[in-house]
Amino acid sequence: MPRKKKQCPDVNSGTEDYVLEDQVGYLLRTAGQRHALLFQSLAPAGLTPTQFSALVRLAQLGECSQNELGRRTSMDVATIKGVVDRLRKKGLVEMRIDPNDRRRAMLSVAADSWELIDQLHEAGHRISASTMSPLTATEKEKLLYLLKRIS
Amino acid sequence: MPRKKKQCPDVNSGTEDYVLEDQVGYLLRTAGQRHALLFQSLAPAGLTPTQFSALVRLAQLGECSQNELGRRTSMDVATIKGVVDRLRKKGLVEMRIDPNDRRRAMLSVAADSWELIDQLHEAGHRISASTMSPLTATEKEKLLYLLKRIS
DNA sequence: ACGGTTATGTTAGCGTGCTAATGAACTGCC
DNA sequence: GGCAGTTCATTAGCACGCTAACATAACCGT
Repeated sequence: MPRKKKQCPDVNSGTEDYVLEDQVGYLLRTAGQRHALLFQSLAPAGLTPTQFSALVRLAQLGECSQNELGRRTSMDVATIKGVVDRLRKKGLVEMRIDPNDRRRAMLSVAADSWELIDQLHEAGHRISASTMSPLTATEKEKLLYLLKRIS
Repeated sequence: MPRKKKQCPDVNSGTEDYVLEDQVGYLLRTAGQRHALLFQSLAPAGLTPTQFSALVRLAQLGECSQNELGRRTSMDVATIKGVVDRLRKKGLVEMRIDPNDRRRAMLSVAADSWELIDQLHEAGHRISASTMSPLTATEKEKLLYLLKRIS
């Protein structure tokens, strides 16, 4: 027999009726919204969070293919394409065809954009800090730890 | 004088170079991705997370305007419109004009869809459970608590 | 009663994020 | 050498999520 409809909200064992704002998915979304807002006001060059991630990762890797950059930033092939396109349009990323594999689009940070990378790192720290500003140092650690576990 | 470029990665005081996968924003995104995947495989009626939220909330409220439903589910006026449109197209939500305020579109769960709501609550619990399955009970509590604080 | 403010909903436009289908290029195995 | 399978990139289509601009309707103070 399937679960009964609630008769009296409190009697219902531990099943306590569904409260939307207590669900991980909902909270991940709302926390993400707040973070996006902070990001927008603190990120240099009008970079979006994903553009930021892609650029920082590319700077770290030096040079890599579009698909690999996607994998290293948890982005879909279709998503990373759009992100890279916009970064190229802004002149922050350059592309050349890999002579050893003519399918591959090798990407790199534009020569005159390395200066921006340092700013990104600093801005990134500020953004993370303000996103987690309601928390104590221990709580920040704990949050990152828990998020990694469910990622 | 601005911060120096790193010379030796370890000497650099506490500033420890920017590690993308240790940033809240990045982790919120990747955790959200994993959750979305689980959601997709466990949600009834092909509902997306936002459609799910809107429908559950509407069921809870009984009847309310589109804008209010948006506010109560942390969705933009533009976003909630699209979500409601799709729920209406699926026949799960009905709309009527408020006779007392001809701007307002009063929404309600379609009469024959109340059966679905119970399924949604159960599915919701399963989805939250599997998203947080890597965590212990205490950790789950803690994660929800911390996410609420930064939302 | 009127004129400014505020609230509701719509639209257009941009940027993620996914699936699925396609074509082109490489790799391996026989 | 050649075929099969894999990998890389692109495209189309759908669904959020935001801003900005707009039109309509209600409200409020004078």
